[in-house]
Amino acid sequence: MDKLRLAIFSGLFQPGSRLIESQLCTQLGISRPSLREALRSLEAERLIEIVPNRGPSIPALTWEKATAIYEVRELLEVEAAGRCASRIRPEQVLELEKSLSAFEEAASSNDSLAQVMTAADFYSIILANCGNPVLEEVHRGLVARISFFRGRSMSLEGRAQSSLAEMREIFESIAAGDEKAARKASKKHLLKAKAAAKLSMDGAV
Amino acid sequence: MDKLRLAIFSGLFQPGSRLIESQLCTQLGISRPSLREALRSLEAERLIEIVPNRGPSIPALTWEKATAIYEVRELLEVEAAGRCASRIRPEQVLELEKSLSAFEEAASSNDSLAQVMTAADFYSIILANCGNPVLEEVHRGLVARISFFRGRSMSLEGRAQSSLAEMREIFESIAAGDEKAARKASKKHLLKAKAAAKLSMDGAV
DNA sequence: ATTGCAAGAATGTCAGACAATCGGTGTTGA
DNA sequence: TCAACACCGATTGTCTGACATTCTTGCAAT
Repeated sequence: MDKLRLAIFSGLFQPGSRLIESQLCTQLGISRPSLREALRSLEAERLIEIVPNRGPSIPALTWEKATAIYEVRELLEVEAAGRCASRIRPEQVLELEKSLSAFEEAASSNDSLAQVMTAADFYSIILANCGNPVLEEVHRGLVARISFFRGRSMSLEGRAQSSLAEMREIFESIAAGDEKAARKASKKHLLKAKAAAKLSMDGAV
Repeated sequence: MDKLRLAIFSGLFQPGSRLIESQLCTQLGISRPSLREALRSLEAERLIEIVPNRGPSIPALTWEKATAIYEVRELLEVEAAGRCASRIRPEQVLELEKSLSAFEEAASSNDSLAQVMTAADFYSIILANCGNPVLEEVHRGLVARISFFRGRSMSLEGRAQSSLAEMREIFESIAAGDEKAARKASKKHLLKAKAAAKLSMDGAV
């Protein structure tokens, strides 16, 4: 399942393309029952679609659907940032700071994969410290579904740098324990991230 | 899968109890591979837990975890009520009204199952008309995970009646297109529902 | 009473098979 | 020539049966 998930994240499969069970079996070196279990899990996570008698396929993510995901993500992430700010502790500030400098380093490079990874790390620290594991869990599921966009929008000219500035603002607010500012900064960041995703999508069509 | 889901919803399995694959197979009249696919789906929905080499079991829902779910649910449901209010159309008002009177009828009976069902119907209309399918989908997943409580809290003395009053308030706000009032009413309703769930849980231990 | 071990139970995984269904292809008829 | 239809390959849905691995439980020995 992890191999499949990774393959989907890295964009190995074309959106809309069908996944042939027998092919995947030989590629992964596992049997069909095992594969189908994994596919059912991924289906429940909405990473793939399974239509009866047609089998699994990578769902084509329309911008409309992506917008819906971004909206819910905003709801959750803003809440998490706010909660995190109001319950932050020194060691977590350090952790966030460390993660932020990791992203800073990545942002100055051209390795968009490293950028996405380190940025995701930054968010996950916030989500992990918001005090609500369900919030974290649902958020992770949503982000996974739009992972398709993340690499591409991060590749946009200057996106990594402005992302860094926005994330620093979030960090400052949280470190200061300012819940309201954290919410605001988080909201702003998401708005820009969404706009960047839209740009990257329009540019690619 | 649907049969299993229904069985879980109706509380057929004791929380914490293990589900033996071979038993379920004979009970459901299906083979192990098919059953395991279904179990993987339910695991991804967090309706069951599968620990390696120990197999599937019904997760014991602590109040702490339930609180986390209720908090996220509030976030989503309040948002949905607000959105629904600001984009409501006459035919949906009718639909809501019809659903509300169905609940009214159930509330005056002693059939707590019918109460839960009709109430769920009312919410799902709101969620379906909030304009964001992802919001609806995530919400449904969360509600499923606390279905355990819903029947019991609805059985509390007078809970159905006060629930009816709160739902009517939500309905009025939405029908009036008053987004702010809808959010407020929805929040209030959830707060009370949560308190009732807590009561029913404490009373049962 | 505690520890170690062995038998049983349950899971994880596989191979192989077969029916049901879908999609495309070739044929037939208007 | 084009459309409707029948056919066939490909693929999925499902089953049976099997076997290794791991966990649990009961028993025996210290």
